[in-house]
Formats: sequence, structure tokens, C-alpha cells
Amino acid sequence: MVDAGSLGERELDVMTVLWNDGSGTVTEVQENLGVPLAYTTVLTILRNLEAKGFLRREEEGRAHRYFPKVKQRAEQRRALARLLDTLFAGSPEALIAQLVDDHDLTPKELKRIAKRLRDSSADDRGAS
Amino acid sequence: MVDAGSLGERELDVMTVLWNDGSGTVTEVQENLGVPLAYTTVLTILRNLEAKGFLRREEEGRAHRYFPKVKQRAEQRRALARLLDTLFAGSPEALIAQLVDDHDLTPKELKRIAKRLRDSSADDRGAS
DNA sequence: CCTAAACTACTAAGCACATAGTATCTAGGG
DNA sequence: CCCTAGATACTATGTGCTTAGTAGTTTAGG
Repeated sequence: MVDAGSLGERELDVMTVLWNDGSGTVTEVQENLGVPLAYTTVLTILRNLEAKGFLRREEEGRAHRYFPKVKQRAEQRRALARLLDTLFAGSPEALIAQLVDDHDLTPKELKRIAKRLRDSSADDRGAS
Repeated sequence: MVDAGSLGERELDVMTVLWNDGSGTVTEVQENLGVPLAYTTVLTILRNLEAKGFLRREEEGRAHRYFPKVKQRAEQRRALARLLDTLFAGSPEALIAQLVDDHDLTPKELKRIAKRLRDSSADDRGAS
């Protein structure tokens, strides 16, 4: 199958901890996970993620320290692209509209986003 | 497990066909799927989706016609919320920024979206 | 009436993810 | 030297998704 693309729910949780903290041992990850999981469960997930190329590992004393090998940015992009393709028919407009309609975006946030869009827009029209 | 929440990849493909067309028989769905799947495979997916409550079924002659029971909107919302929570730390801004930065958007689209945001913003501030 | 075609129901195999137990190793304190 | 604590490696179970085959039913045509 060599999907190598999609992370499972828990796998994603674990990756998120590592992205936030930069690195972690099994114990550290276990502690920083929202959900309570057995030590060995966390270890298994980490090993699976390593096998799939999402992490690398360094020895640290008698333990191992795990580091993200892929950037969160890359996963964000991948997941977003997939969501766009599947549920939103490839229309970013539809997605953003949904976001605006469904979420409690404050006017403040909206203004910031609108500004960002305007800036970006300007760039696209001919930066420098 | 009664997850009832997340659709698999193919399940989502099938739902998309039904959302687009309004309804479909096994053969119709099979034909409108991008991927080539055996008739019985499509049937199985449809039955599974029905069992999970995503579809309902009506007899039509000797065949069955399947209808979406959940709205695409609902699934969009669910999937978007989930993506937001997991990979984007609950920040719609970050998500939109990503969308913009990844240059999936033409200036034209950006302008339309910005307008939509402005309108929404106005609403929030107090539409007259 | 009988056969072919279309359709459904039942069954099944393969794989990935979630979860965790047992066995083993290693370092440090008595 | 021995034992305990902490760590990893190996193994295992349950579940869900994907894919599809086989058996059975129903309908239309000859």
C-alpha cells in the first residue's frame, strides 16, 4: 500500500506532542499526551512512526529520544489538500466560507485574516 | 466501537457520489466513482454505510436505491473541526494562512474570499 | 418451464491502527 | 554479587476499512 501519507488518530497525537516540544522520550510523550495510555502503547506508536519514517531516534543514556523527521507544516499541507480534494471539491473558497460560517471567528480574527489575504493578494498581483 | 464518526477513504468517495447525484443504485455509484471497483465491493461499502447510518435505502424494482442520510455540510463541518483541532491547534487563522501560503489560491479567488470575509465581518459588527 | 442476467446476502482475507502484556536488558544501591 | 527500577523488544488481540468471491433470489425471454 505504501500510503505513508495518513497518520492515525493516536499517531497524530504523538506527532503533535513531538512537534510542540521538539523531541521527547517515551515517558515525556506519555506525560504530555492528553489521553492516558500505557507506557508500552506509547512506545509501540513511536516505533511504528519511526518505521514509517515520521521520526528518528537517538540514544540518550539507556533510553531513546525521538525527534520529528517530517515538519508539521508538511503534514498540515497534506491534510489540508486532502480535505480540500475530498469534501470540498477542491474549492478553497468553499472551505473558508465553511470555516467562517461554522466557527466562532471573532470580528478581530476576521479582520486579521482579511488583512493577510489582502497582503497575499497584493503579492500575487505583482510583488516588488 | 460505535465510532460513527469518521469515514474511510472509499466510503467518502461513495458518499461524495451520492451527495453529488442525490441518490444512486449500486451500478450508478460504481459508474460514477473515479476508481474502478467490483460491483460487489461497491455494494458492500453501501451496506456498511447504511449500517453506520450514513445512508438509507429504498427498494426500486428488484434493486435498491441509496440516499444520503447525513448532509455533506455536516461532514464538512466535522472534518474541518477535526483538522483544526489536531493539526492547527484550533486556530482558523493558521489554517487559512496555510491555505493562502500554499498558493492554491488565485488572486481572483482571494478577492472573492476577502469580500466574503468583509461581509461576514460587517455582519458580526452589527448589520443594519 | 427453464435459463440467463441482474441483483442482494453472506462470507472472507488482508492490512493498518490502537492498545497493551510479557520477556529481556542494564545500571545503581546494598 | 544480587536485586530492583526503568527501559526496550517482541508478541498479541481487537477492530475497522478495503476488496471481492460465492451462493441465492428474482425477473424477463424463449
